[in-house]
Amino acid sequence: MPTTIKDVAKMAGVSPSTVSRVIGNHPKISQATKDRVAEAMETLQYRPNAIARSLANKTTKTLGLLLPNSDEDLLQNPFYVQVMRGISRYAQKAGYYILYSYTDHEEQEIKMLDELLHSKWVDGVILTTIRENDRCVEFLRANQHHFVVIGTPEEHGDEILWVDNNNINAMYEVVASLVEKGHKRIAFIGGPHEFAVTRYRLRGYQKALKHYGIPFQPEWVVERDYTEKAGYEVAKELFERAELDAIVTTDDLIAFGAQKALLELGKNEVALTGFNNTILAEYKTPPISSVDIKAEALGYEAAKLLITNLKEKSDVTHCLIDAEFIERESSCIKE
Amino acid sequence: MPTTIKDVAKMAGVSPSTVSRVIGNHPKISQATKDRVAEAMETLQYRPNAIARSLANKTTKTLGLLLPNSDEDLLQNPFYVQVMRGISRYAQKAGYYILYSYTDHEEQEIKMLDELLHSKWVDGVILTTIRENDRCVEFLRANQHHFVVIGTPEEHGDEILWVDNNNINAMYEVVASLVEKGHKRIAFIGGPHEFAVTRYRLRGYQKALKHYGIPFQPEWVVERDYTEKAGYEVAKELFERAELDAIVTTDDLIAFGAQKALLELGKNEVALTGFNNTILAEYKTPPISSVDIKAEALGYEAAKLLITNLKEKSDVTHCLIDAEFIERESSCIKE
DNA sequence: CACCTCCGTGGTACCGTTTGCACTCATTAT
DNA sequence: ATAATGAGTGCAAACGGTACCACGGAGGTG
Repeated sequence: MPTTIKDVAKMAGVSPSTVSRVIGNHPKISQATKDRVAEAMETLQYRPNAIARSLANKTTKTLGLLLPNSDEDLLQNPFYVQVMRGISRYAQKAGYYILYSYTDHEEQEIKMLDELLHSKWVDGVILTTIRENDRCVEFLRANQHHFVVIGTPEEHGDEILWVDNNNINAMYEVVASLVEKGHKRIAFIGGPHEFAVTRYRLRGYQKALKHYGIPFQPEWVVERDYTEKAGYEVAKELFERAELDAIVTTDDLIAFGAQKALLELGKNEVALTGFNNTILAEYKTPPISSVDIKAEALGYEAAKLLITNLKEKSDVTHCLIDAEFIERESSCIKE
Repeated sequence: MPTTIKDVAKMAGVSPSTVSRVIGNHPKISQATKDRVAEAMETLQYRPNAIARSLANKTTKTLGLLLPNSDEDLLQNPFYVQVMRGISRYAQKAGYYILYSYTDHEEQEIKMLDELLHSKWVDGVILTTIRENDRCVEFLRANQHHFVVIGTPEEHGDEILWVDNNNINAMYEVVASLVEKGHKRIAFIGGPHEFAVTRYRLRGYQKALKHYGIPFQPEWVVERDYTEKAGYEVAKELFERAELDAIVTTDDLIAFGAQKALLELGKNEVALTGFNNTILAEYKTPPISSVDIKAEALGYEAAKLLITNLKEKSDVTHCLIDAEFIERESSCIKE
């Protein structure tokens, strides 16, 4: 029923092979036949069958995208939507399709990967989260599959493809901006230490202090949970121990808690910054400065990196994307 | 290199056809050979090649999903993410894959559909928005493709598959709740009339008034834009004309504007409700009552409806999903 | 005991494209 | 004029499955 390459061939008076060559614009085809075939394709409304093509060249021009199913991630700002948009943008440009799937846990994730890759549905996959000693990564490497990770895989460094937000630079910028405004006694509230982002952001904090010659005070650094409650409690604890100029945090949620604590303590001259630029940050009183992660760029670059490496082994294996520090009232001098 | 059906056949000492039959668990296969084949598949770690299978039976077990690229939609709550989750949940259960693509405008959308259906051979598509006289719908119908729409396609009524939020019921509930609390002079602020949601929500409003025997006042109904500004202006205009008990709106953004107007006018006894249950609604002062649309259920049911109809023509062609009215301070009696 | 049925299986022709190999026919070198 | 070259194209065999058709043999029937 659908028009095939044979129909086109018949109409143009050539063999199917020739039509195929025209499509793949093979060099050695005369302009005359090229035109005849093109015309036939046009009038027959021919569309190559991607499935048949995939079978023949063992490549699907399709990428798999694994998304985490956790509720926290879902509610949190439109991070994943933006990532997906970015991926879609590049993929479309490169003629690739994207197949997505939500998974609940590692086991299901591996099952999905196995299915996707071995049943030959996808040429490569994009992972949007990564744990320590991630079994998915192990699985993918063991089976020599192509993949890219959004996030920094600490164990495998240069051996696998990844793109990430430049957390060190971002937090550096935040702290630098505070110092430039005259703050010196700056505390750091982070999430759990096992999360890579916490560690990287801490490094950015330390780097900035060092650069400005401000001594690092270990007792001003507390790593707890990624929750509002933790932010509130830690902020209160910090002020029992010392007087501070400013507090930087590794997440808006933590900052929200800290803001509440500052309000209760009447410390409205203390500067405060969040991270991830949640919608709510802008609507707090005062609005909280935050770091806007370029999620769409992350997706775009991830797709680009993977697709590039699919075509030919490239020597660029990762990509750091700069975030933007959005300054709001919470980190500006109060009168 | 990869193990094929032939390898399995050889190992089990049967023909490829038999292996194929075992996979598709064809009825007329003896238990003995079934076991032998199963064992061979297990030891060879055999995974059927989905591409080859698709080529042979002209079905890909894959659905296409078209997402709008507009920024407004992106910023607005996690609606689409939830829809995607729901789709993924059902699709996984039914053994289907989902290809997604963002599109900017109708033209690109049609191009994508054409590609997806004619080239990539997806078995059906899910549309997440629908316009009046939607050309995509026309295209799909003209080419006899399977598809489902999220939203109500007014022109084609029963002829096409769709799922939608039950807007009439939802707004009915909102108004009913207000009336039960003693409100009688209830105004309605909506978005543009050409949006189906506006009209449906208006109908719910009217239905509730009628049910409670409250006369409908056309001058208390204003339809303008889906913006905060519009909400603000319309609310002010309404109060120049009449004293009101309550305002219902068709969107949180409108409600935010109206809330600002009420504050300025000092009308804090007037009840106010939003729609779509944006994250911000909860954080306004006072928190704004809103209608929580079950986006994940929409996605789930859309996938279900489409896949069901792919297998065999069913007579259920659409599905209305009830939303949940979340009451907050803004619509409760103020002391 | 010959015949029909039906179960379980193998043979084979596809599904729509790609691609290495071979062939034809001009063109150029000798 | 003849051989060598090479551009342009056709043939046929894959790619990995599926499914129709046919066939051998076991069991039942008259």
